[in-house]
Amino acid sequence: MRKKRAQEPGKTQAGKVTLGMVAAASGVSPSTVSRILNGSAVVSQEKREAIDRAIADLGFVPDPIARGLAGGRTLSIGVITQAIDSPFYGVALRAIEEELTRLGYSALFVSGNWDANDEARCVDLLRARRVDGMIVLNGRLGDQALARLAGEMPVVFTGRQVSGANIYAFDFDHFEGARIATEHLLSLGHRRIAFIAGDPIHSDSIERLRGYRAALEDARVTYEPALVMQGNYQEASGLAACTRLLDSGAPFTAIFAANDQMAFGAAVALYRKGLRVPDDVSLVGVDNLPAAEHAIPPLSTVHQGAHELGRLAALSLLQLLAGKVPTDTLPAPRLVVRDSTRAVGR
Amino acid sequence: MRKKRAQEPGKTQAGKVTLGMVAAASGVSPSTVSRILNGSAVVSQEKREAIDRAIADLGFVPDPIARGLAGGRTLSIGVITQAIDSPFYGVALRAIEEELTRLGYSALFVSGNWDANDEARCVDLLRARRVDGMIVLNGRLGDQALARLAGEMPVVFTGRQVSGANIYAFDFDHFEGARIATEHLLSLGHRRIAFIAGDPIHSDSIERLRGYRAALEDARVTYEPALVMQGNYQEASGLAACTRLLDSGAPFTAIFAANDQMAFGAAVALYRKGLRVPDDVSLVGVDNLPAAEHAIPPLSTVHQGAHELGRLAALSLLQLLAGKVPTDTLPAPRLVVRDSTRAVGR
DNA sequence: CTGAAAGCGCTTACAG
DNA sequence: CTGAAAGCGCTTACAG
Repeated sequence: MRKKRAQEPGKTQAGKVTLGMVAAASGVSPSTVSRILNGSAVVSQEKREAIDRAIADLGFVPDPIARGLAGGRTLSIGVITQAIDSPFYGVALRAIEEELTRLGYSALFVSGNWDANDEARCVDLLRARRVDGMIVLNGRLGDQALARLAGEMPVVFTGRQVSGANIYAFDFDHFEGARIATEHLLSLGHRRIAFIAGDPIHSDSIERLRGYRAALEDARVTYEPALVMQGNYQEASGLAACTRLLDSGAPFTAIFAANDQMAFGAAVALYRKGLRVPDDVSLVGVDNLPAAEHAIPPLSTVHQGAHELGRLAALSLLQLLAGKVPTDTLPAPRLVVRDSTRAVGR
Repeated sequence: MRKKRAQEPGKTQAGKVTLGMVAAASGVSPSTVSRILNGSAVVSQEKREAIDRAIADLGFVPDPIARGLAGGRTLSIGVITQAIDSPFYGVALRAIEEELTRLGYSALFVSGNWDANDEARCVDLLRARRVDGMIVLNGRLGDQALARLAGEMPVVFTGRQVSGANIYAFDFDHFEGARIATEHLLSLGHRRIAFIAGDPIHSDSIERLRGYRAALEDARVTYEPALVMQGNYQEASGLAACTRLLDSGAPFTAIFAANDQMAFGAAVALYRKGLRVPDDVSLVGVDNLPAAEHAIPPLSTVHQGAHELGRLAALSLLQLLAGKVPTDTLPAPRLVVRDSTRAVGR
């Protein structure tokens, strides 16, 4: 058991089966073995079989590090998420990992922490690791930096609409999601519907506010700024926003929170004031987090398929890598009615 | 903008600043530059300065891939988690990433899915990627496989007590955590305390059951098997277990769920039957997930520092890598009283 | 279809 | 203290 990992130059790791050994065992050159591995040339049936046998016999596994250095590919994909422990993105990361692993790639996850500088550092780190491509989830990268990056490798971007060669971007229809959530409340007879908004630095926050207003307008309900409170997508901000709302004295019968996390926070504020959901106020969120189903009461919300998001991101990047142009998009948001919403005054 | 990543052998990537260029610019050999980078030899002040300047001027960043191939180190650490989207481990992964990044390492996260085969595949994948060490969070790896792995590289293991050269393992005190949770309920006057257990395949489940029984015994309360329901640490299992409990007709005034996720599920079962927490039944969990604070009602629970866990895992692995013997352990579990528990019959 | 050769960007014994 | 050289395990133009 040697702790030292140092090795003399040229000394092969003990027990390591190399491509050269496969070549020797099957009586061909390393080049030929390499070509079989990569499918980069037609090889005679006979040699192919000999090589396959040797690979199986020796238990050869190609070394991704060496492949990376020699071939310029590492079979690894950089994934920049804002926080690896986000309840929403966690599900997406899971899906990305599943798809990538299934297709022989590895994912390198790094957290951008909703900070442009951190994100730039993530890009540098990933670049140094020679990832074959990057997936940026809801990043803050500027258009310039993004274009530069796409000049080096394919990039998939979520949460923003950008286009260009080597780039694929897609997003949920945040406007529509917010619209149907609000419409749901309106259809239950609510007229005084408060809105807890997300951080306006994100375009999705703006879209959701627009969706809320559009639904109101469609129902000829006057938009009331006093019913809109600012949050930042975190639970605590939902709690604070709802508390401010309550303290303001403005009457309302329902709350639409721009995401489930803020809805959970709002529920706590209501609970603290002795108000019950949905008896006293109806509450609806967006995201359909795994936790929404097991909240008290189970939360009505708009399903945004995080799993779909991750899957689509991984698949489109692989298409880009293969020189194809992805075209798939995310499914439309859909309302999930649970127990937190009820007809007004019932 | 070239999509093709192919490169002739020997053709350097455009714009890539290499160690050789730094050497040329500072008038020394590549070996010397390498030694400075790695601190592997004393170099004269004069050359050191020239090299530092050249590195800064050219913006040289060492290539981890090449370093890995040549030096046998990749500065990357494999992290096997059971599910990257776990609310509990998510926090730990975050901490691992933070510490590792801070110290110049990268984390490669893979999910074992609570499955021994998947986990073995994760190990192979990570080995092929030549990680310098591995962190296995609550793995199912057998003792043999673990010892073999530790023969190749340092390993940090959580959720199990194992020891050996190149291995560091630590765990929470699950027994004590369960004991203080139960004691809390007992101190509030509860005597008929139901227990929703975790999957007995995990040693922590067994420890928690033991802790529950020990507290009961200390208080001279008879252990009642009819009040113990089996779960699997997921929300849905807590819901199902609590429903079975309710349907069984066995009287109880409090529930201790072996983790917060099952406590959330149990709360839903109670809610569905029209029972209120804590008015009708008190509820306590274990973990202190971020969501516990924003549950309705905010959940009393036992804090298990997931962040601490991740931090300690990363730091101990780095110590192992440096040839040191880690000795730090996790802080003791501590009770966090919120709104879901109340004195019986009050 | 296939091999010999050069090269990826580093590291490290070896020999001053 | 420092350099020249060999080597890590592959890939890919080049030349049959």
